[in-house]
Parts: sequence; structure tokens; C-alpha cells
Amino acid sequence: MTTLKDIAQEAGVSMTTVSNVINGNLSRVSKESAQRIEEIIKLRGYIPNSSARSLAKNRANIIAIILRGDKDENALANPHNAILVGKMIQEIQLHGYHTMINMMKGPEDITQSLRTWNVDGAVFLGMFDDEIEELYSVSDIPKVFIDSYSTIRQLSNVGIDDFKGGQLAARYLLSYGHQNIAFVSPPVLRTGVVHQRFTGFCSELEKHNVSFQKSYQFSLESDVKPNKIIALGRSLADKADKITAAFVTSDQIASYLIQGMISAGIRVPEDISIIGFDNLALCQQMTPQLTTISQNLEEKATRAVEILFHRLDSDSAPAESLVLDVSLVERNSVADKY
Amino acid sequence: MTTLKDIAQEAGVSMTTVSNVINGNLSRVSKESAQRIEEIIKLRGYIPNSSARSLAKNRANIIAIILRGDKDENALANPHNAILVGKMIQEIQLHGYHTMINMMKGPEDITQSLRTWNVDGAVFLGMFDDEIEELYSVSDIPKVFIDSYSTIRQLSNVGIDDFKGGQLAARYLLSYGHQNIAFVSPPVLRTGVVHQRFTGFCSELEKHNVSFQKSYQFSLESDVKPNKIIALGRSLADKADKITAAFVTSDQIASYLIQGMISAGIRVPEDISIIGFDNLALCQQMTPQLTTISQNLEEKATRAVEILFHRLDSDSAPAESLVLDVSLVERNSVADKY
DNA sequence: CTGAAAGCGCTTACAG
DNA sequence: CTGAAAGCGCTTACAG
Repeated sequence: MTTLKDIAQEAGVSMTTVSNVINGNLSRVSKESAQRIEEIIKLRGYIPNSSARSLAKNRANIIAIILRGDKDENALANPHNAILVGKMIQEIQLHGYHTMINMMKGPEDITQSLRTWNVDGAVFLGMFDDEIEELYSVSDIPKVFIDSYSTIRQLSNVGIDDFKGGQLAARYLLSYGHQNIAFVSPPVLRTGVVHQRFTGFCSELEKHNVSFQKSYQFSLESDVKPNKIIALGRSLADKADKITAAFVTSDQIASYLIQGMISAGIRVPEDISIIGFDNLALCQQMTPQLTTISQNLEEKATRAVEILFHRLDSDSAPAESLVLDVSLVERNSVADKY
Repeated sequence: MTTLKDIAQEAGVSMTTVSNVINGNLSRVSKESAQRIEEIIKLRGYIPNSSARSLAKNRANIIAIILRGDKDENALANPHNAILVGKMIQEIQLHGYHTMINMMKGPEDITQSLRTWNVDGAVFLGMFDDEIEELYSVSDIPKVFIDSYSTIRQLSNVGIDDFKGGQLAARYLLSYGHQNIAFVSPPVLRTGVVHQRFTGFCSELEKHNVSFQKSYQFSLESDVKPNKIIALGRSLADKADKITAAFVTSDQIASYLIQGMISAGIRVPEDISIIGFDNLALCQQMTPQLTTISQNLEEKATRAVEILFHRLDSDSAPAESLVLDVSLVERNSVADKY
């Protein structure tokens, strides 16, 4: 393996000089030396050893992406996460950094990975609010969160207007004459995201003097397995004489819910209208195509990385938080109340 | 930051001894020393510096996952890739290693990442056959490929029986009386996978004395955009008087194709039968639910990582290759020929 | 069972 | 514009 030392010897200069050209400090090197060194580097196929560099500089050129991974659940099987992660990797690469990925069980083992590699910064996905504080106390590298609601002051977060999303869904359904609307989601309390959507949804109903019935709220177990959702779809189908529409907080869940309804002989949207959330590709792959609240995942990813690098570039950079807009995308899963 | 040296001083022993207990060489340390050192490590929250270790040992405890990323395409937007990657990360973590992810443009920039970090091993996804050779020449760390068909001898690959997949699809369609069957896929030539499926498909037709018509083969541009697929679906719909079924080499493509057909007023499976490939969750989220050739992605991921670690554990380990089985999953997208 | 010391491949004041 | 040398935090023969 050829090292910096080899290059220096072959070029007849000191290691300092070689190091300077590698790091682009051309002001400290004569044009001729620089050129000669560049050539030799190319010729020998020299690649600097990042471990050595990281050790000397005390930083690694690595960004960590941390995914909340419940037990043996594959976090990337969720398209929402997969798209975010994929896009972030691309962006990180564009910045000339490397990406390390972790599925996190608890805050402890995360710090471990972060510190052991001198990771420069990290972005966290799907962290629960109570875990965030702990993360702050154990590690002081720049962090940005995606979709977290936390009371911590200095938190950098990129999220969407979940409250508005709930409002839009309610308003749209109301405009089609629906009053008896079910709300279907993962456990409301566990994440701020779902809670906000729920609150926005209810507030819009109230504004129109429609009261939301507690009994129309359906929270899935944290364990979101298709079978449970399909079963719920069937039981909603039984109530189709009362409930005429449902706001479902994710397209994924909506799709299975609809399958459950169909299998129970209920038609969407003729018998029950459904509106989803996310605007995944799935919406256009299913029948009926799904009306949904759209969020821009790619932008969410891009912005998160952008903010992280702002903070890396100057450690005095303030904590930025961003709330991206959402909008309603009309397709075929909502119809007039029968 | 507390270092190994700090621990050694506090424990009143040499760095050698501390290093030994950290690395589990307990045979070289007295029980008492070991215990005392462990305690101090815990107390101080000491975390070894991986860069330093990597530099000294010349290996990093990092596995790289390399994804083929066409230009600015998000490789993880494809569920097939996302599931594989997610599962591999989990497995790699279980082995106590860290995961680094790269979207690859060309073989050169990959070697760069691999070598600069002293990566221990790498798994490659979706590599084209011609790129593999180059990868072999530029880097000699253990590699395993997923779904590659290459003529290289010593290649470790985990794949599925694509040929059989094609056969199963053909046989099933034939059993429903279909003879005029379209074959829809990404460009056949570019990847061995699609080619094999096509060959298996044709061979089964031949066996039943049905000849496959060249004009029934539809290759999408390498640029697989939904709109193109939907357009193809519409044009297939026009031919529904001749073509009665289609074998589509991915569920993703099948779903859009069906949307195109539906929008053209053609029913699936009544007018045209469709069979997909992969058995993604999507199959159960769409209507009609998709009959497909099933492959076990999680196992593919697990096995790939397993093989990689075999080779890490003993460098004399032979190149293992694995061909996982496929099977047909019957759902509702295939019907008797009208 | 234990430790002194060289070495891994870089970077970075500092002096010139 | 250039270089000698210390230092980053570990591991590993080697000697005892």
C-alpha cells in the first residue's frame, strides 16, 4: 500500500508538503511542486488512509443516519424511511462525506457508534420525544432530527405541517358531506406527528360544528402488522352504515384497510371514502387511486442534510428548524356521502 | 475525552493490559486486574477510538454496502433494494460491525471509499456484469454480490432461481389457457436476472409447443418512470384482443401497467391476466391482488451477510454462491382465458 | 501475568 | 514556499 510518505520520497519533498496538496492548501505550495505531487499521486493510485487522518484531525468525515428500529423490525421496509434514507445518502455523498447507518435500540448503543468513530454529525429518524433528551446529554455533535416534536430549545428539526395535514383532510371530507368520520392511526400518543394530525383533524371538525366521536378513533397496536389492519378494515366495514369516511394517517395503513373493506364486500369510495397521508407511489399503484395528504420526502431529506452541514461549517450556526408545507392530492378514494 | 492511557493510569497498569481486557484476551490478564479495569472503564464511560484501532490493526470493523445508483435515481425508492439493505444492516450490526453505505457511480469511486476506510468487506447490489470484473481488479477485500450473473470464477453471489421463476410464470399462465402472452421488463440485456427470467419463460412455452412472438416482448427504457409504464399499459390494452396475459418481471412495473390498462377500460384479470415477480407487500395492497413469483428478500440479505462473514473469519474460505428457490403465489390477477 | 516501546499513516504548529 | 518533529489513540511483538 502506498502511503503519504512514499509519495513524499518519490517527489523529493516533505510529508508536510504532500499533505498540503492533498488537502488543497495550495497557497502553501509552489505550483511546480503541487503539480509534480499530483502526478505522482495519480500514478501510484495513492488513497489517503482515513483512519489516520481521522485520528490526527479528530474528525472523520462521516455522517451517521440513525433509524429507530423496534426489535427485529426492518425500518427500511417502510417506504417512507427508505426514501428519506436513500436521498440523504446521496446528499451526504455530494458533500464529500461518508454515510454510516445504524438501527438504534436505545440511546446508549448509539452514542457508542457516534463516539467511537468521531462521527461529525448525525440525523435521527423517528425518534420518540423522550429519547431525544437523552441523546442530547450523551453526545454533543451536531444533530438534526426528522419529524420529532420535542420541547428542547436548541433542537434542529425538519418536519411537516402535520396539524395542517389533519385540517386539510377534515375539510376535504366535510366538503363531500361526510360527518361521521373515523380516524385510523398508529398509537396517537407515542409520536408527536400522529398527535398533531389528530389535533388538526379534530379542530377542523369543530370549526364546522361537527363533533368527533371518541368511538370513531382507532389506534393500531404499535405493532403494525398487515393482518391487524385488514381485520380493522373488516370491522369498519361492519359499521359502514354509520361511518361514511375515514382519515388514515399513512398510505400504507390505508391500503391494507381498504383491502380489509373490499374483502368484506364494501366498496371504496362508494360505500366508504378514504383519505391517506404521505402520497407514496403506492397511491397510484392501487385501485382506487388514493386521495391523500402529500408531503415532499425528498425535500425533507435534502433540507435535513443541508441544515446539518450548516452547523458543521460554523459551530456558531443557530439551531434551525423547518416546517415543510403539505397539500391535498385528489384522486379516486373519496366520493360524496351516499 | 478519556483514553486508554487514562484508564491505564487510574488502574495502575500498563496500556497493554488495558488493551488486553478491552479485546477480551482475558488469558493474559489476572482476574483481579481485569475486574478493576472493567469497572473503571464503565465508571469513566470510556469508548475506544475506532480510528486509532483501525490504524493500528489495519482493519476497521466496517462492512460496506454498495448500491448501483443511476445518476440521481434514489436506489432505496425501490422497495426491493430497501428491504435488502435494511435487513443487511441489521445482520451486520448483530455481528458487531458497522455499516457504511455508498451509491456507486463508477467502480473507481467505490474503491476509493473501500480503501480509504480499510473496509473489511463489501456487498454489492445490482451490479452490472461488466462492472464486476473491474471491481475485482481494483480491490481485494472479500466481496459478495447479490443478483449478479458473472463469468468470474471466484465470485460469491447470492441470487435466486430466475430461470425457474420464468418457467413457473409461463406454466401457470399456460395452465389457464393463455397462449398469447406478453413479456414486460426492464431492458433484457443489461442484467442477467431479467435475461434468465426471459429464457426460463420462453423455454417453458416451447416445451408446450407454444411459440413466443418477438413482437410480444416489451422492454422498458432503462429509465423506469411510472408514466412510461402506464403508457405501455394503455398500448397493451389496445392489443387485448390478441394478448390475453402478461408476465411482468417486477411487481412494481406490474402495478403501474395495470393502472394503465384500467385507465384504458380494460379489466384485470377478466380481460388480461397479469403475473408479477418479487412478492412485495404491494401485491396485497393493490386490487386485484397480484399473483406473482415470490422470492425471499430477507433471506437473500441474511445469506449474503453470512457468506461475507465466513470469508472474513477465514480467508481460505472458498467462494460460496447460493441460488435461493422461488415459488408461485396465487392471488387474483390471473383468470382463465376468456 | 505484566509492561516498555515501536509503529500504524496522517496533520499541524512552529521555525526557517 | 518548505521541512523536522511531535502527536493523535490504539495494538502488538518482545522481553521478562
